[in-house]
Parts: sequence; structure tokens; C-alpha cells
Amino acid sequence: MAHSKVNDAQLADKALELFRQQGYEGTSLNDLAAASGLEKASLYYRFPGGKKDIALAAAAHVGQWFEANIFAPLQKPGPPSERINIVTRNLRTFYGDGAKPCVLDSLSLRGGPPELAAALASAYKAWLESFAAVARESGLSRRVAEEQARQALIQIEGSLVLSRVTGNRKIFLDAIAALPDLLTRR
Amino acid sequence: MAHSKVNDAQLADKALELFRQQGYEGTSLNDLAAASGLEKASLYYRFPGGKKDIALAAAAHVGQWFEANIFAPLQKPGPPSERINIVTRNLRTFYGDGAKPCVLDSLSLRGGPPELAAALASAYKAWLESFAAVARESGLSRRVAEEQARQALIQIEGSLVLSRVTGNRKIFLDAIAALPDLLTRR
DNA sequence: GTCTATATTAAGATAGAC
DNA sequence: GTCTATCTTAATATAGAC
Repeated sequence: MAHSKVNDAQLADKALELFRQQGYEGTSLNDLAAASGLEKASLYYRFPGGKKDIALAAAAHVGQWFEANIFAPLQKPGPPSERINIVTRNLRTFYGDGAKPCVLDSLSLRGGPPELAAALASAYKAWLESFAAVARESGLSRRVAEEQARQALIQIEGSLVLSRVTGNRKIFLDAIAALPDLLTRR
Repeated sequence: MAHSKVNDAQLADKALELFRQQGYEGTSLNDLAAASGLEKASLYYRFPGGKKDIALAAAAHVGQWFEANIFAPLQKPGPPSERINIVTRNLRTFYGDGAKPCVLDSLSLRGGPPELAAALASAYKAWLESFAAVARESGLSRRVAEEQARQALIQIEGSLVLSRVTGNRKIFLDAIAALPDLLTRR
């Protein structure tokens, strides 16, 4: 039967917000219970593996979000630059205009389960390929497209760290604003 | 009297390695005791504030390292490009060729004490100004020099995240190799 | 399915001997 | 200064009622 109080997507979403802000070790089951509105025992019923399973579900959930809001829009027909514009808007939303850390960053510190690290590595790969594909479509060579895609991810991850440390979201917003250029020319 | 088993610098260094790899919440006093060779009670004797004080000492320690190995070399006489080359070598060492996370990143996740966040923000500022100063010396305008300095830090932080997620240190090494160019031309 | 209650283990922190 | 021993609190995890 379906879960009564909160569905899986809502739960994964609440968990994601905690994990990305506090990291794996910094997020306790008490935190997760409080944020989700469920008791700890209920979380164990739905995720027998405990925190580890919840983190994996959160990672899968963000993977689906990227599939729907980043990868899919980039594969649609139409001019690459328009698709990229849509995606930059979605990225600003996902990262709260620079206020929310990237899961690739906060969940990749030592301490988390190996399965999580593997999921993150695979998510990175999908993201890179998605960016490289659209860069290629906009006229860049395979080699340059891949390099620019990697540069785009470096810009996103690096600017998020600096925005967090300084409390200045503009660093992230500037990096995002430069993405269309980065993915369409050399 | 001086500390018998390990001195403050050695202790801060061991603590730094743990904190940068595992984050603030991910590092326990047991970890710190095991790594330092001291018992927990001894750590409390030397750092009455516990983990918080140890993290602040580690942050101060890395601040001194940067002062000696990054800021000072960049202020020495001689061609800016030569000073930058020395600094890139020191950065490779500090980050273990891309294997070791940046403290600005791993210690800035929510969960750490506010004093730590303040120390990181101030460390970032010093680093940015140091890079901007040498970029200025090599002929860039004040505005461009500051922008290139920020770009350099974005490259370092972003490439470290990607190197960690992928397990591929080359991403970091390439970013470091591009630093001299970044800080000397527009 | 979710709850209250409780068990178990680990973390942070202190007291007092040497 | 550093230790052993202990305390307190919080975290992970399970049992059993509803």
C-alpha cells in the first residue's frame, strides 16, 4: 500500500535538502525525521538500511530531477542556445541562486557509503556527456565540446564553493550567466 | 611547559588532514585522538573548547601555511610569472596533486561553528587579494586582475570537487597548469 | 504504515591519578 | 601534560502496540 503521510518523492526531497547543506555525516536520523514529519522508526520501515538508504534515495531523486530538468531539455529540438538558456534557468532554481550546495560536493566527502560515491560519479558522467552533446551540436569539435563541458562543471562547482564561503551569491550567478557562451563557442 | 608528545604544529597538521577529508561533523574526537597519538582528555587539556577549538587551530595552521607558501612567495621580488610558477608547485603539494580536498570547501558545510565560517571567509579574502595583486603586477588592470584572481580560485575549487568525484586527479592538475596564464593575461 | 518506547553504540566532555 | 576511568548526551537501530 502507498505511504500515508508523505510519499517517496517528498521524503527524498526533504532528505536531499538536509544532505546537500550538512553533508552525509552532518545529517542525523533525527534531522531527517524532523524534516520529513515521520518518526525515526517509520524511516527504518521504509528504508531498512537507515541513513545510507535514505541518502541513496535522495541521490536517485536528484538524478531524476536532472534527467527531467537538464538532460531532457538539452535533447529537445530547436536551437542549442535556446535549450541552454532553459537549462541555466533550471540550474539557478536548483541551486537557489547560489545558496544551496551541490550534492556532488557535499556528499562526496569521506565518510559516506561507497555506493553513494559510485552514484555521484555516475551522475557526474551523465551531466558531462549531456553538456558535451549540446556543445557539439552548437558546432564545437568533439574534443573541444568535452573540454568546455568539463569547464562548465568546474565553473558551477567552484562558484558554488566560493558563494558559500563568502555568502555572496553573485559569484555563482555570474558563472551561470557565462554558461551559454562557454557551451557554444571555444 | 612545552607539550611532550606532539607539538601544536604537528597536532594541527594531523587535525587538518582529517577535517579536510571528512568535514567538521565527519571528524570525531576519537579520530583526532587516534591520528594525533593523544587521548581525548589530553586534547581537551590543550583545547578546552574541544573539537571546535581544534578545528579553529587547524584553520589557523593552514592560514600560516598559505602565508608562508603562497602569499609570501607572491610578494617577493622578481618576475611575476616566476613567482606564480613557484606557487603553483606549492599548491600541487598542498592538494596532494588533486587527492586532498580544500578546507574552504569541506569545512564550510553547515554544522561547523560560526567562528570557523568567519575564519574561512577571511582566508578566502586574503587568498583572492594575494592572487589579484600579482595579476595586477603582471600588467592587468585592477578590475581584470581581481576577476582573474576569482577565476583562479573557482578553477581550483571546482577542479578539486570534480577530481574527488571522478577519482581523476588530472582535472585538478590541468587547472593548476592553467593558472600562470590565467593570472598574467586577460 | 506509523507510532511510542527502548535498546545499543558512539560522541562529546569531565574528574582525578600519575 | 597525559593518562585511565567515567559521565552525559546524542546517534543508530529495533520491538511491539495501534
